[in-house]
Amino acid sequence: MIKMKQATINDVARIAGVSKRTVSRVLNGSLSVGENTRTKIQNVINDLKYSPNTQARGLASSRSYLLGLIYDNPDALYLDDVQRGVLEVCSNLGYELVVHPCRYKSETLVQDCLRFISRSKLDGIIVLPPVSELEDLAQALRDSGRAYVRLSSVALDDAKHIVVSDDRAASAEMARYFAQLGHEHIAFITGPQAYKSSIERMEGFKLGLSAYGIKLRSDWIVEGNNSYEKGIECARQLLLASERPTAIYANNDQMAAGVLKVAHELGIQVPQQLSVAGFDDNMLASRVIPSLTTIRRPVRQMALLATTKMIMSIENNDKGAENVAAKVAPTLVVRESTAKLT
Amino acid sequence: MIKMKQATINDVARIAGVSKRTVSRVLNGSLSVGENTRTKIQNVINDLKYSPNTQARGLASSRSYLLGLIYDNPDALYLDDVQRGVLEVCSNLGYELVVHPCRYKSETLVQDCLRFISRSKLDGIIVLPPVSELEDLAQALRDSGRAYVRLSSVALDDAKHIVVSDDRAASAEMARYFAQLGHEHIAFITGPQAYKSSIERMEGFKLGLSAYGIKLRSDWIVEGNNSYEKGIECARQLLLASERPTAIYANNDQMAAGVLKVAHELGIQVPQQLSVAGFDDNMLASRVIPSLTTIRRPVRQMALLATTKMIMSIENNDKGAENVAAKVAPTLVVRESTAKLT
DNA sequence: TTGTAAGCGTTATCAT
DNA sequence: ATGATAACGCTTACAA
Repeated sequence: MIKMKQATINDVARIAGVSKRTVSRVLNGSLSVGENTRTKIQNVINDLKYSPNTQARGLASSRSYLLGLIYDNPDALYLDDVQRGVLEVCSNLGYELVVHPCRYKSETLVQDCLRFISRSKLDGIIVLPPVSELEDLAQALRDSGRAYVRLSSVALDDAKHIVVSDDRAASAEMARYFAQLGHEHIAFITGPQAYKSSIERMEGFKLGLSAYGIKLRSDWIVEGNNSYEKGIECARQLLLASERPTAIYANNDQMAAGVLKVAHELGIQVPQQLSVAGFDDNMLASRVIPSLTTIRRPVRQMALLATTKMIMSIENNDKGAENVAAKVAPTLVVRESTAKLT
Repeated sequence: MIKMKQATINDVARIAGVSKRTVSRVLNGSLSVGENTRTKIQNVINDLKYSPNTQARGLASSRSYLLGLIYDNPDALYLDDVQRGVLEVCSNLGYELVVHPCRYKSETLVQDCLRFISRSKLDGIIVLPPVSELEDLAQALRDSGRAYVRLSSVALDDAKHIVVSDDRAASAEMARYFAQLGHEHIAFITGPQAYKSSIERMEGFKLGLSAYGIKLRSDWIVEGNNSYEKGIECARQLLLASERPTAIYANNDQMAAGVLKVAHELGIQVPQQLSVAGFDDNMLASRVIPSLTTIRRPVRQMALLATTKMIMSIENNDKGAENVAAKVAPTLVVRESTAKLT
């Protein structure tokens, strides 16, 4: 195997008998190139299998063709969905994706992210919740002058900088569903109160129930943290009390799985004696026994929208980005863990 | 907010009153710089918050400080573990991670990957199974002249290019465990036969059993594909037959979860009437009811080793990489889904 | 130990 | 419509 040096723009120019400036024009789709010259150059490019050097290009144009993904997400399934979604859009357009896990609670989060961004000279940054909810990060992003898009459950930013999933409406739908099953004694296990998504899901649920004249008892609202273990803890608290709810809605599938575990321990039949529902539609949701009724988040779609939006910002100098849809609707998925009250 | 231009090496040189060549020496840790000059320069660097432009650096030295991760892994949990492991090592050393999902079965896989690599000018590439098992990709990687490390269950390559997990030994341990529980009627649901990991796990299991004089009946070896759905299908086949095994070992946790589902459908008690075990120690394994006995893969550790190995290859011109450990041992995790035969 | 000067492969400026 | 030529910010021979 002979190691060939990659062809450069100079090779193309020389062989095509033009200047490199003209080749550069073709590369960047300039209109002011003659039809003949263009095809001639294009042929040479194909023959040589020439492909521009991104580093040189970046150095000259102060662009990197690199997008960054910042997150601190315990849910790996969500992350994988996002990554595939982003790459589906960006890799065809010549961008690559650099990932950057971080710690939501870290003192140095903003600093870390800025270092990451400036070191890699990222053209744009996508931020996943809950990191996306941090206003000081968002401000730093704005100050950096780079394109960015946040995924969230709340419209925290201009349409060009955000894609939101309407968790509130989805939770309200779950409430309606519970009410229609005849449940009135309903408990809710919240997510961390610092996360917007937790608030949205709770408020939506309350709202939905109130349409049916049902009010969540305050002692049946317990604060979880989206982890399986905490779900178990909260479920114990709810199911060992003197009076038991007939239905429990958990802020995510992990905690709902915890509820199932406790119900099983205590010999409480799901869904006959207790209905349980979660949020996310994790892999977990369909695997557990009984399978979980839950809310499916259109994660992939959010990633596609965010990426499209961002690339528009980058390439059209912020024009058009606000026209890409900024809102998606999660949907109810009914499985085995919920049933009519008998 | 005033937009400041980033300081360059020229700024540092000018202010420190030296040539840029000397600053460059300090940046790259050259030994031949006077102590005074060094501290003087270092101070200016700190004052200016100067950080070298990776693109310019790369253009001049034909390095990118970018590592690539190539995979086609249905298990998102595994992926997240790997990513965090890789980044833990590389981000301190100034490298970033670019991810590249791909399709194992794609005709154009090698071509896709090469395009990815040369476009991003990656300094090194980590390849996850099962993509890592493709010899034509490995050959292309070698030809590319770039550093690469493969993760696998088999020593497919030189020590400097691979980190293997000894799935065979782990499966043998599971076999021993089954035998010690008194099981003799044991079934095995394999992974895709095209994957090395499937073969290793099966051979190890057979080997372990044979030490106890137990042989796997051929009709109790059924071929799965590592998916939950296929696990269900295989479990049906095994559990609806006239004669039933007392224990089932599945090639991964997803399929083991499928077995649990079917057992539940058929009213077969696990572990009283049937022992079930998986492989991976997924999140799933601890969430299902009963929780799964399984094999835990030291994924994070593999990622750390692979990254260390690769950066050694890159920075020391292949010296030392072979001295980083190339093998890790998965371990048995006993939970609720297995029990003594009664 | 330090400095000079020539690249690295693009894009951008300004002519023509 | 096309082309010289100068950036871009760094590394690396080669000198001194």
